[in-house]
Amino acid sequence: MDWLSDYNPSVKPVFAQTLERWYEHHKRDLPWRHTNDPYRIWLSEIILQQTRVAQGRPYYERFVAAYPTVSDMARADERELLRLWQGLGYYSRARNLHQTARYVTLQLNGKFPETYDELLKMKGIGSYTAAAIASFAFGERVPVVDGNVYRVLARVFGITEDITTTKAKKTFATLAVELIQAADNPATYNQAIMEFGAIQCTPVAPDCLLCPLQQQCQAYLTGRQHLLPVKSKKAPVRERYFTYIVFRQNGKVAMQERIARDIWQNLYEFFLVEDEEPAVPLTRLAFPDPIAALLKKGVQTGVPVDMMQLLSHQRVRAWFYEIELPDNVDTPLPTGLQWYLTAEIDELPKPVLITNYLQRSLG
DNA sequence: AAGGCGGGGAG
DNA sequence: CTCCCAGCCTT
Repeated sequence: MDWLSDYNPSVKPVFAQTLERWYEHHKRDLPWRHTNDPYRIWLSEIILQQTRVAQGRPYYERFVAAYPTVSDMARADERELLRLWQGLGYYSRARNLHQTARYVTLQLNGKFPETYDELLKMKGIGSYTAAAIASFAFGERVPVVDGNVYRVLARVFGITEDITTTKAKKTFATLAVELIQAADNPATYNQAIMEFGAIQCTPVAPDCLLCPLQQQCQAYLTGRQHLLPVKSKKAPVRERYFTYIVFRQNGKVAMQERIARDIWQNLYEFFLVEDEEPAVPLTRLAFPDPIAALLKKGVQTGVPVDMMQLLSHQRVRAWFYEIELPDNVDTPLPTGLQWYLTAEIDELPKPVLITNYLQRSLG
């Protein structure tokens, strides 16, 4: 192991109980803390993957209202589920949610897996989520290791390994298994260490002055809180340039589903041409024949709308051209593209970029 | 082992 | 601006 310095091994036996005690006094009142239903715990954990509590909470409330049980979710239409998920990002979570709900309902008689190993086999459930459900719903003594845990352990124990490496993940996982053994209650301890990371041992400006582990924390004792955990640089942001053609006729709009393994898979958008260069004029873009024909029959209304959407690893710049087709002209659409009424568009799952455009364009 | 996948809030 | 959030899947 790569330690910042020799840590005080006496912290290990008191670590878990110190956090459990801290938790009893500082825990937030969150809706998923009032249930032992593995379905609801699972739902909350999927929603909270890479997502802050404040952002995920309203989604959790809406999902529980729409699908009170796993069989309700299994019966749902996937498009409807994606529409509920709209705006939360990482949409594969929603697709996996539906797939696992169906599996549990149809193959497991509606009974959720009850152990870490069995939970791990479900689509969308990895080591973190399996540990969370196994401990919260079934009391299994398995540690959660999420972003909060990496931060808290790196600081308290002065671990300087790069947390993006496999070797470091193993280091933290091993330490986490050791620490949870001393917990009074594995579920409380897991909640406690994450809550502690979220509101006390925060990424920026941790509240070290009021920290119960202050005198045991290697990072604090050496003034290195802001340097831990060590996390190597991410890939640079990719620039992408989209030109959307918004065909309109008789109050309907032509939209299509994104099929490719790419951002926004299974969400809906307008006809799209992507280019390597920004702001390519319509006249210089290559269109398939059916689209070229439509462009010839229609008239451009207004000026192109220019919008930007920031993702974690991409910056999408999009130009929207509105083409109005005459009411009486027959307009066969190419495969995939379909006409939708405004009310129908509202029901479609869409990227925030598209929702923002519709908001601005239709009001 | 590395890359891809959203969107938003905080500093 | 930068960071990162109750991570997981695919290659």
